[in-house]
Amino acid sequence: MDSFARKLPPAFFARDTLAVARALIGTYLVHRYRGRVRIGRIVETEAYLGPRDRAAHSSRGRTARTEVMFGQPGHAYVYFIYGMWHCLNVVAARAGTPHAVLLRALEPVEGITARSCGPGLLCRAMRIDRRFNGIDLSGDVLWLSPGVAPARPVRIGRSPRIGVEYAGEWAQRPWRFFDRDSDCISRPSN
DNA sequence: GGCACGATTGCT
DNA sequence: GCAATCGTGCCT
Repeated sequence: MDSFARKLPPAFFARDTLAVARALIGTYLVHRYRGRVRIGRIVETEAYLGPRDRAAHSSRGRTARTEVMFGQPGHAYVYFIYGMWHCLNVVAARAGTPHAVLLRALEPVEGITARSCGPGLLCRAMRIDRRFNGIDLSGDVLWLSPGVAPARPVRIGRSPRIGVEYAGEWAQRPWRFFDRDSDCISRPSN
């Protein structure tokens, strides 16, 4: 646990969103709640670059739901989908630019007892729901950590994003990033 | 107030 | 291939 107490600094998120999505691969998501600690290693992400990117929720403008994406980088955007799943995003870039990075898969490290590969399963395994929407991800409940130095360099793969065919030309952008050596990514295409 | 649909998942 | 299940955005 001590290895995961360090947090990614605000500057990590306040830069180009594709760089953030790529750099998040190999970092750790930590949730501490009532003495319980759940930790997962991030192995799959997707960048959403609204409002221009038609696959991004923020492409429809500033609404109650998308409000946090227009705010501070490093905060959580959590939404509810298909009547049963939550998805966790990290707000990136700068305030006023509604970009976010969807966390799609985690390798279990500590305290995770359910499958965590896939954005919905990730939230269920980490016990994340809309109560976390808008929180600062460098706080003391849910945070991102650089963890320990990797034994070997992370090999990054890229592909188009999953499930956004409706977004036309934007669906083809290779804005999905994953750890090529992980067997825990949510779908093949690597 | 009504309605179509979704950054998913698991079962057929 | 498709059902489950409901918040959101958009229309009336």
